[in-house]
Amino acid sequence: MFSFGQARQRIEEAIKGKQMLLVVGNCYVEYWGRAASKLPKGKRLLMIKGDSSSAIHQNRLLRPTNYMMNARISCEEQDNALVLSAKKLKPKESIKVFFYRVDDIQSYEMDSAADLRLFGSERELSNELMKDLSFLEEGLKPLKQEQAFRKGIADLIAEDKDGNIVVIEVKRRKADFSAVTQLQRYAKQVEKINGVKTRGILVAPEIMKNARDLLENYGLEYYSFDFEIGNPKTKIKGVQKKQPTITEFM
Amino acid sequence: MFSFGQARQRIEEAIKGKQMLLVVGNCYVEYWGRAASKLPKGKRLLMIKGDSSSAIHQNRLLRPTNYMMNARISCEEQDNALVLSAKKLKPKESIKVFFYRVDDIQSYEMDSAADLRLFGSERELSNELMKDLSFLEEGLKPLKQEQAFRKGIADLIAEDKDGNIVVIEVKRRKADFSAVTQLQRYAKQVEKINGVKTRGILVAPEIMKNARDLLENYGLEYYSFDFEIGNPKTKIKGVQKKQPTITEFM
DNA sequence: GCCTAGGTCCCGTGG
DNA sequence: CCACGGGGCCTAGGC
Repeated sequence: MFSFGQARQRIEEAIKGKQMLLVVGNCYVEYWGRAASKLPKGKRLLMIKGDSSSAIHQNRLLRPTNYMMNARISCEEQDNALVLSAKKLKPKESIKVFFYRVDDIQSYEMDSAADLRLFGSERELSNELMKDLSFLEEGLKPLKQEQAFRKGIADLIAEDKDGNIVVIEVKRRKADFSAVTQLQRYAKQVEKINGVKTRGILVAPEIMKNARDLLENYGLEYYSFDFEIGNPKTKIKGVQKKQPTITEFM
Repeated sequence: MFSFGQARQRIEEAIKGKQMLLVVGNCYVEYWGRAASKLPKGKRLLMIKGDSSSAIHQNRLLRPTNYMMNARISCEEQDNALVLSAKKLKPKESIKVFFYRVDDIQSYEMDSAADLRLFGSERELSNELMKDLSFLEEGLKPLKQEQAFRKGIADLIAEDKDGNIVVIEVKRRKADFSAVTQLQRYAKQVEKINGVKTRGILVAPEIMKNARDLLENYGLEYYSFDFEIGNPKTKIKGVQKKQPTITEFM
């Protein structure tokens, strides 16, 4: 249990020192900005980080109930509550946390943390595929040598053995509607720019049934692929062309 | 500073009691599952909640660097580290946090928190619009009285004064490509089911230029609208039809 | 369980 | 500054 005066002093020190600050207590939270919300009184954890990002956590779920980035944070004592406010412009938003009881305050000096190294991202998979496009299809090659490994609006752009331009979109997980419509947009755009018929190929480990139907409607192609998530490098294990169901019986 | 033995005991107690648990210390983190990652040694905060969700937080950004939901959490002492593991199947994933130094451990008994009440959601805006569709257009009415307020695949389905079916998609923020393609899918689907020409209307505060072009290409319509986020109820302030640029000069 | 879509999405990147 | 798309997206709701 902290008096609001004590609490306020500790909180302001921690914020000034860009420490990781944790405040636990009974509070009521209001948010107004991109939406509006009220969080009824209850015991919660307020986390304020050195970059001024702040979040209210309940004892469930990964995501905080309320949060804000790049806000100006202030702390004031009221009659029956310690009020922590976070405000920002652009977009205009504010959170007010009314602590009616402060159970605990902790603050920690943190080092500037080294960053996460992630493997198996879409970008990495795309790069791996690009190393050998024959994985996908015999005779497929980057559209222009000098921009072979460049990423543009589409994940990959190549040319098939018949000289057609091929737009390739890679997804690291089961492809859905949006993957298909995205590829469709890219293919149409490339077709318009170059003025020639363009193929569109979606490469993903799986594809949802309805998305597959849409893809075939658009005349696009689907290749499934397997990959093994590794460290430090993810490996493409195989790519397999999935014929549109219609042509499977021709 | 905690000995690993002390630390382990406190941690296991807190987890068993479904308390909110915070562990601060110097650690190295490995993740393997949907992707893979390594987080180099550094001082971080591990948060484990009563529902077994866990997250590693650095002193910046809202989002944790590593996290997991619905995992089985265990704690063991090794030679030079206290290892906290989170594992789950479906999908198969694991996080291992190697604490080389434990600076602090805190745990809090939390009440079952009341839930956030949010205002200004897409759903709420949609409901508000539905109350008076003439806001949108003279003579527009729900397609079927009895399912007037039902939400289906599309936000709203109505009938205009000429008897055309109208599919309406509402967005609470600036509409992008995906809003347009989503509406297009819905409209096409409704058209196919009913076998009659169907209008598609996108209602959003703004729309991105390229998305607008795509929308007009599809022959869909765009209405801009203003709303005031309120509490407890958000208000529609006005809806305005935006003519496709082509017809503006006809 | 899968599918679908919303989110105060967050976040990085490029123009 | 805004547009755009990825994300181990997370989360809720339907079926």
